[in-house]
Amino acid sequence: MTTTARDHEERPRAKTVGERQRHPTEVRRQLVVDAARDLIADKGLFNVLIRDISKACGVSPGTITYHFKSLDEVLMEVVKAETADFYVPLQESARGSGDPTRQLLYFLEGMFGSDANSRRHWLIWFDFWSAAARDEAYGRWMSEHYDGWRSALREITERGVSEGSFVCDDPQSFAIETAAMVDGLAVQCYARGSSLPVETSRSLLIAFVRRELQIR
Amino acid sequence: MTTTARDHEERPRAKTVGERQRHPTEVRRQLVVDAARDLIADKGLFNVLIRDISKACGVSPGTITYHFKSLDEVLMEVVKAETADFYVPLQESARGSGDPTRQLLYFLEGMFGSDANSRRHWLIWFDFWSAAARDEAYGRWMSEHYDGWRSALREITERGVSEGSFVCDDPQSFAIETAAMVDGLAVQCYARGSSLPVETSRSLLIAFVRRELQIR
Amino acid sequence: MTTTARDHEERPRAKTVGERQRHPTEVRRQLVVDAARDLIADKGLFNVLIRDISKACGVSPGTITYHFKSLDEVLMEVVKAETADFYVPLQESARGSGDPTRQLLYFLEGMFGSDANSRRHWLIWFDFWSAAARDEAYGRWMSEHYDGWRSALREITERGVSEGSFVCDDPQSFAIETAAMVDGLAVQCYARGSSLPVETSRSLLIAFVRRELQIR
Amino acid sequence: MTTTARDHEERPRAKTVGERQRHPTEVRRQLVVDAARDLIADKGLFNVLIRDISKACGVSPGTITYHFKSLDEVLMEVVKAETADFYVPLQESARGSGDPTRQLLYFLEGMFGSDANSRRHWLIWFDFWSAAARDEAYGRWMSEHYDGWRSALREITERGVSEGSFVCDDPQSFAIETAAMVDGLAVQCYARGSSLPVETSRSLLIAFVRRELQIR
DNA sequence: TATGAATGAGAGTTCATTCAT
DNA sequence: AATGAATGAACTCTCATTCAT
Repeated sequence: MTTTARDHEERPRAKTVGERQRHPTEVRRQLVVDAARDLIADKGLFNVLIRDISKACGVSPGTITYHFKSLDEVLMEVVKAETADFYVPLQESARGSGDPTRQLLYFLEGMFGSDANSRRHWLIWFDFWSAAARDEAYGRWMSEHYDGWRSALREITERGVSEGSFVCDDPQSFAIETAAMVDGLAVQCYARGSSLPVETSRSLLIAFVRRELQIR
Repeated sequence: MTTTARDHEERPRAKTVGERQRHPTEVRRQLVVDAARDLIADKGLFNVLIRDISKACGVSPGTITYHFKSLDEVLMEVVKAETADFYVPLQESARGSGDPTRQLLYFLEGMFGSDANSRRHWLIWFDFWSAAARDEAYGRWMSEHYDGWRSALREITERGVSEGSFVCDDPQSFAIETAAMVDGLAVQCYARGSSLPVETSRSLLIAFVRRELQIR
Repeated sequence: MTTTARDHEERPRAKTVGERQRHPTEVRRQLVVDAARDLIADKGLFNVLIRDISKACGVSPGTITYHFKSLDEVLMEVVKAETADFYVPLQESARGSGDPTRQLLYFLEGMFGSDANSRRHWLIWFDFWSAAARDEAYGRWMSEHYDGWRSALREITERGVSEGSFVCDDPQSFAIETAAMVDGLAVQCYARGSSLPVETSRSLLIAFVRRELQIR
Repeated sequence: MTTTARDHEERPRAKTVGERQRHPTEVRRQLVVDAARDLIADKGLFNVLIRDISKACGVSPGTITYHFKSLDEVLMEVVKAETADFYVPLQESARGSGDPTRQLLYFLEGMFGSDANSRRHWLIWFDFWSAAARDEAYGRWMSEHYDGWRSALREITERGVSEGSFVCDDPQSFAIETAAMVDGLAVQCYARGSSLPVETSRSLLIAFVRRELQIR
């Protein structure tokens, strides 16, 4: 009799009563995006509700729309954050001066982790492909991302060739193929109930790169 | 040609007005699935409404739910139909007796068409990955599909090796990598606003296979 | 893939194929009403679907509406049939010449059976009260029924008094009270999960009547 | 007084236009239940729509489902409120110390009012019997209610006996019979188009109780 | 007489968004 | 900055009824 529809599912996470935290917009936005990231990996980019996010943050729904124009804006921010976290390290390596073999292989291996982080990344990524196929904004962002990602692969390859670590006639094609191999292997090993172990994908990817670049 | 405002409304496909077409369930289901296929490619697997489908078929919404348990059932049938249409040809070639080189390359080239059909296939496929990542039913279906698809690639490869057309130490790994290459290249070239032409993807795929199998 | 929404729940009862029985309207109506009776007891007067009834009869939904103006007509017929079956015996006894004590007590005991029939009767009856409270047609029918039922009780009482079996100053009031006692006890013992046994209700009713009519 | 066609439309209860009334959940729930009570008496427990209720409250449909899990929850709350309002007074009298004769007769007379309140009560009650016959939740609630109601009758009777106001061998049976007489008489006098006046029912009930308890 | 595909109004419910507090 | 009650359009799904066969 004293239950209401509103607390139907889960009660708001217990918290010291009255601890109505206030934060400047940039801080609050960051907290929201972080909370939303796990939710999206869990439920899918377009199955996340404002209420889910607000609950996960321990704030009210109004707080989300106070700091973001709309739910879509939150979602897009999550995709951008996810992209940056994952690919920026390679971009930096590409322009850096470390050992290209070590840097390239280390980066690629890192994409096929068995941890929750890697899994989260790929689940968000699958949604991203789906969104980018039809939505103008996601499409544009994805296009830019892939251009940057292929450039980074091409640049590190060219550096490896010029330093004598790699053998490669066509670094641009190698970049496209490697990006494809990464994504394609992820599809096969991160799917729900996949019969392909993540470790196998990782090994195949590394073997492919070594073969193509003739790394001894 | 005079148009009125009402002409701008979508309406059922032309047909003698009031002619209430009757079909046995299996026929009607097929018509619905066919209509839904184009819609899904256009709007996304989970952005299609029952009303969209019913309009595209020229029937009432009730007709859809009369023949299908739910919208989800329609969607799943579309994915199954799309899978069958695309991959069955290869399964058959794999067990057939034709020239494996010709069959394999012909099949793979066919996956990267510039036509609406190929584009439709891949757009549905991107949604499928996303759905399979979280939904039990889609996940199971996808898992089965990939097992079959890798088997077909492995079998045709083994046949090519035994007939002396291909050179390959590890047909199973080749199958996994090729499936990955196909999917990964599709991601890059079929995205909205992609800077990678479909033709380039096709060439890279064929070059990859020729290189790996040492086809002259 | 070959299942349709339509056979979602249960397949039509197996029957020799092509045994498309044809019946004159009166026969078919009777078959439909009989089948609907059990369903109504089970699911409630206003929770029965045409499809439920048609399935229970082994005919198609169209057959129901071919023989009845509407679902409501079927429902009303069931209530009428149920009434007749239960109360006509008393009406006949009332006007007959048998022993009034035996006839009255026998009849009243019969209303509190532990069998499915009695239970079915009362469940339909509870719905009937609910329907009669607001619906014109049910209200009229119920009013007529109760007039008849009270008359029968009064008449058999008067006959018993004149024959010296009963003592009663006001047979009309006794009739009203007895009808009330019957209905009220049924409410308490036929409810789902009732803590009052049917047998207790029956005994209390009989004791009440014996007391009131000073039956030895 | 000039009326326009639009005036015939039902609309939210008069209130400063646009004044979006805000209430804490418990207050709003109470307002909703109160409004639903009259509607249910009018249209029947299972013929009330969310939209009806929201209109009667002057709120939007979403407000109902914001504060209640479902329509069913509203309905159940109405039944509970109706029960409490009607029977709690007797429960209190039973445990109290007033004159049992006066308290019992006063309470029983109160159940057979000619006012809208009594009528509303019984109409809801008829629906309740029907619902309780098949629905688990209603059945359980009804069972508890009748246990309490019989206990109250038995207790007040026992108190009357011990104080010398009543004569009764078997207060438990008297309680069952009285509850039955109340319900059964209500069926006959509150039905639509009944030929039994409410006053007659009331007199018969009081006469029955006086007779049974030998109240002088 | 019987069928069952087709209809379409209308139901409960969901949920991003608004905005008074 | 934060709240959370209120909104209302839009969704899927139900189902009595119709009617061509």
